[in-house]
Amino acid sequence: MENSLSLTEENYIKAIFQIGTTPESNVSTNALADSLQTKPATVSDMIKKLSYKKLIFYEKYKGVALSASGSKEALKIIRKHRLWEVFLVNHLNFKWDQVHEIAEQLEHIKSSELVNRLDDFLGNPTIDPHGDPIPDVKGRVQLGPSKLLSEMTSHEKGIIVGVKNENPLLLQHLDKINIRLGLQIEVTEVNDFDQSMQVKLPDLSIIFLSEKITSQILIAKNS
Amino acid sequence: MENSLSLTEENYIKAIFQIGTTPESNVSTNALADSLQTKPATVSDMIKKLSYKKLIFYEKYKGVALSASGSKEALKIIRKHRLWEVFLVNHLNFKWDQVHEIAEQLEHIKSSELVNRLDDFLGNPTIDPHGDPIPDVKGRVQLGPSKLLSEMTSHEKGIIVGVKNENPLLLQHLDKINIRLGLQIEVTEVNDFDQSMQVKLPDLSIIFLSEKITSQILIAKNS
DNA sequence: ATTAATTTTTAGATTAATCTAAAAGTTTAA
DNA sequence: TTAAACTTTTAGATTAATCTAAAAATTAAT
Repeated sequence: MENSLSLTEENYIKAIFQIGTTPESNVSTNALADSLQTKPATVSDMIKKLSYKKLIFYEKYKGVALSASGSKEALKIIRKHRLWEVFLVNHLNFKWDQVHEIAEQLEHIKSSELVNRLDDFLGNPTIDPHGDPIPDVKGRVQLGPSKLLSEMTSHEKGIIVGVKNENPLLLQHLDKINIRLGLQIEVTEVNDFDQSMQVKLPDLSIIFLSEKITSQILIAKNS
Repeated sequence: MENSLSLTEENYIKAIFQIGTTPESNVSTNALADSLQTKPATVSDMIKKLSYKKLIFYEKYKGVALSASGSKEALKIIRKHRLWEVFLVNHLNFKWDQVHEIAEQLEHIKSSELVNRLDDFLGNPTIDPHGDPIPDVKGRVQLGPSKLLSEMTSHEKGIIVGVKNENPLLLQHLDKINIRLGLQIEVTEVNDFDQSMQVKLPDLSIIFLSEKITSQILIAKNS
């Protein structure tokens, strides 16, 4: 079992996991090159390597999908990423827009003992600071059903449970207008032309959100 | 200032720092190869690179010493290593013999913000779990004067302030015989042939220690 | 002060990850 | 259904870190 993946291999596995909507859906070479900020030729080579290692399924010109062992690895990395984010925010007082980059490094630290103790230390959290579910030791994720704020219509109410994107500019903006996880909101108006919205917060203030933003905010699907 | 060192460069800098007794003393190519588990030829190449980057002083066949900027980098890495060790032991309940390897990875995480917040979170500790001093933000270390247990003579008393070596086998052994930092001990007997010792612990029990071990234990130099 | 032993450096390859440019395959669209 | 557009792969280089083997320099020992 000479298992251990290189940093680069881990990043490819994670990118494939995150781009593929479903575990079966194939991820294209170009999409990977984009996501990893590298060139398609480079991706092509790495794909062969990961395929040889049986971490992905691959047919020439058909894109790739993670195998069972590939998914397992991806979930391990994501688990670490999100647990470290919780640590950074809850214990080191970082803001939710500051933790992604640091967690990108910490997620590659190899020691399952460390991850599991960290998990316990943090109180076995089930979501990270952006509302993303944290896989447990077995790689199981429990994600409550959710929909996008952009899919909601006038007068609908809902609770913000997550943000799809860790872009610091987005997160800082949400901070500024007082949007946080757990807030109960109500859509007061939807503009039919550009899908921008007016949304009422618990303090009764009304905020304006473009579709660019509402399409990044996750709302709990009615319980 | 395209500063950032590669993982390998960081490891070289740290090794040079740790092998060189004084900042000026030159470190040999072979000593580095030994310490880094690599070959002298490899070291020779890397030395040229670090020298070009002005992190070390180097004259062919004369060994190397850290420059000011090299020392600064080394202290940053050591600061991180030791702070993470404190975190692992104090907050994640690792034993002192389990943390070295994990800290070897964590010490390469790049974010001064992270290190400084971690430092605060830990309460700005001045020593790590093995008694080694933790450099502050400026790279300053305050190490109380110490001597080796092996340098002590019969009937001398002292307080254990550190262990020179992070070898898990040594640390586990010390655990087993109840030796910890902070203990007041008294040398009750020294064997002139092999320099082995009998030492009395605060609970009045007597333990036997070979010179291999006494030469790794640091005792506070009398205050 | 030469020779022998040791240390260090150079020379030439190798591997992982990357690139550019060009070739090959697939899709799309007239 | 064939040409244009796009995607993907191959070919050939490059860079960082490594190696072995051999040459060069230094140190130690007679």
